[in-house]
Amino acid sequence: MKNNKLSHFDTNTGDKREKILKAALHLFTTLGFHATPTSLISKTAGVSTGTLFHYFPDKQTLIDELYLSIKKEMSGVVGNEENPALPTKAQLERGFIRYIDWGMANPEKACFLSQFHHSPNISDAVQSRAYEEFRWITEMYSRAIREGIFTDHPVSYHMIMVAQILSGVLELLSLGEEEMSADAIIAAGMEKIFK
Amino acid sequence: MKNNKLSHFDTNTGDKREKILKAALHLFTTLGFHATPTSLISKTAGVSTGTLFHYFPDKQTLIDELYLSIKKEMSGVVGNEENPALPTKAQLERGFIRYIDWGMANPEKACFLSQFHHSPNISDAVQSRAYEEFRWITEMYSRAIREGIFTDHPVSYHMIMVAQILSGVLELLSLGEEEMSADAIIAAGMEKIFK
Amino acid sequence: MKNNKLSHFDTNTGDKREKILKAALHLFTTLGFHATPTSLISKTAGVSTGTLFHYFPDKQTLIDELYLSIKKEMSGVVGNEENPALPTKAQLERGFIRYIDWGMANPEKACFLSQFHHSPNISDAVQSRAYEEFRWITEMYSRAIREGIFTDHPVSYHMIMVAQILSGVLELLSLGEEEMSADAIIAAGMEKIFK
Amino acid sequence: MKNNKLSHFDTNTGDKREKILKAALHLFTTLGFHATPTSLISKTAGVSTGTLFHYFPDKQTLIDELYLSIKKEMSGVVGNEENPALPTKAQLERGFIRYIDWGMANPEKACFLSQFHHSPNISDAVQSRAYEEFRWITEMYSRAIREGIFTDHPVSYHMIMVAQILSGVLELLSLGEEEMSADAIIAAGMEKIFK
DNA sequence: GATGAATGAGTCTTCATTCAT
DNA sequence: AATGAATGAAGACTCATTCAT
Repeated sequence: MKNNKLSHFDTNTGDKREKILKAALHLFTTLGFHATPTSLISKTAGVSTGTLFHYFPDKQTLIDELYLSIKKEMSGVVGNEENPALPTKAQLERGFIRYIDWGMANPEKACFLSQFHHSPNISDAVQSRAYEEFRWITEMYSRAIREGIFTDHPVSYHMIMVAQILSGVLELLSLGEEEMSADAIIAAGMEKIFK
Repeated sequence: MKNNKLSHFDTNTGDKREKILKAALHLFTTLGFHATPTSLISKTAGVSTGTLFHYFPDKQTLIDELYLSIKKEMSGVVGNEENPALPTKAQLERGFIRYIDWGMANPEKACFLSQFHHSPNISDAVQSRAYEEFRWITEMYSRAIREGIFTDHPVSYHMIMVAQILSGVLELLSLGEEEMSADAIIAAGMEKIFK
Repeated sequence: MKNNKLSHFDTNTGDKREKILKAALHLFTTLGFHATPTSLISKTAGVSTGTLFHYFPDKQTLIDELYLSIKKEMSGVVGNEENPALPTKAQLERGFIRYIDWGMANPEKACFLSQFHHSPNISDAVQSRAYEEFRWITEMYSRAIREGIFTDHPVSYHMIMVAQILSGVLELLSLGEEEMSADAIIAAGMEKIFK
Repeated sequence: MKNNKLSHFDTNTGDKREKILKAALHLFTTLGFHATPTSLISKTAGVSTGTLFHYFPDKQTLIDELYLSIKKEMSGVVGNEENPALPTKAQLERGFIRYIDWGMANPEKACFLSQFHHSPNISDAVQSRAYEEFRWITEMYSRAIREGIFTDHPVSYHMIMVAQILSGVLELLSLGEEEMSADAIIAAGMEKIFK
């Protein structure tokens, strides 16, 4: 990495590896995994075909690493509660909002995650590693159920329903529905989640 | 056409075409569109490669026709209200139940629809034809909003949220969650939808 | 053949075999042999794929028979001198004119012959049978040379040159060259041949 | 590009591309365009199937580039008059001779040109680009007509007739006609051209 | 005779991956 | 590290031909 020295033209900031991941994110999201040739990824990234395979042993590893890195990023943003003293409901709400904000700020990443969630394109090993990244949510939801903030149903019920509703909120927000403000959409989503 | 004589059991009329569609449904759902070779489809269907292309000019048309036929089937089942005198809420509820029943009885079809809903693998023309098949829902939801059965939000909000929640219900049911009976899952889903 | 009875609509005059040959002539000329699927021939002819193979055992035989029949037709027209008492030169001239007239009246056939003359698409057996059809020309040219009507060169020289010049005449005529009347073109061609 | 170092014998620069063109020339001439599989071309050229498509995006482009390159080569040879002070007739004659010499030295190329001249196998765009390559001939022929070297007929008449006669000369020469020496054939051809 | 559904070998082309430079 | 020419297995699709009706 030569980023500490001033390069003549700062074209290689973040480096080829990052460029490849970025191009892959865009293309996988737009075209799908199998419909995206590695040659197109390298071309879009502005590197040679050889370079792609220098950083990633194969296409599968590329999407796996991309998936895992985005999941981690998302988990980090959502779970990053600065005020752990807050009551459970507020923590949940703030977490959901952070997720929505992140999703609006990173639409391709959000789209990528929902597209490749449960997809056979991600290897099983990575799927479960990604799942572990979210174990903390299980605990938080259990508490919410015990405290009566969530209805008295199994955790898995809430896991799925919350995910579905938040995903619907993101879809509505990105649709740019004119008859409903972003705040109204988010508020309505929150209401659907609790109760 | 060989239909002029009464065959004892009309098992093999349009046989191969159906077999191809069935095999394609299974494979597209399991592996994805691009990851499914046409050769595997014809092999699974027990026909030759040529036969597949005799019935469908190309792979794209195959998935398009598959998508449209399933959408139509689903729309037919869901919208088939025998008692139009029923109040709006009951009609909606019964429609949702019919959808869930259909989804449980045809898990691959349900899975296929959710996977290829908004997918670039379905041609735009077919997507919009499929959309038209569901225009009657728009009208029904408008009435529900006017009658106060749905919250006072735009139709598109309810379209998306209902779809997300029903999809969550189906996911839960197919998960075989032991701590929650099918009836309980459905009841909880209905509650989330109305208010 | 049911042509003797009045058919309700005289659509089947000349019969399917003829229709197939006609369609094949047009398509082979326009697209070439290998670029013309038999399915397109039968479709153009308005018959089923099976029917084509009922009349011609395979595609090769189809083009072979087409080639031979056209060669024979052309030979028949060109060699059909009603007045054998005419001097050699007049006979030659009248033969060339008959060839040109036939070529103008049957442009596709003329085009077909020049395209598949020496082409590997015609089987060797048929090529030589077609060649025999024109042995009479060899004799006529020999006489012309002896009589000093043709320059004193081998027969093969005149065979090739006459063919080339007549082919050029046909090309010019079909081009519809405005600066030169059909008669002038033919006259110029004749002059090039003799002398 | 690996040309920076001096290789001892520069035999393999652009090697594969040339080998592919050479194999294609031979096979297209012998078998025809559609009857020549790309797999056979690459096999004959001693490269992999992928390599062919690395240099030529598709089969059509391959034949187009082949056609254009041969036309250009031929035009370059024929039009390369070192002594522009020569009278028109001598220039023409020398050009024709250069064409015949080139045709005898490159029989496959000559055969290829005559086979694919006016063939639907060459794309229209390339046909017209090739045509432009010969515009200088039009001017030369106009001068020959004005000077009375050619008969007083339109340029297109001479274009076609000269081409036909030269093509006949080439055919005779390659036939190896025993009764007529090469010089005699050429002399007779020249006489036919200049009235 | 006539039909057209069915076949599968063969064709063009793509693309993940390697490797010499 | 970086390049991109080279590879060949695999995929979508075509088409001459057959055969049961």
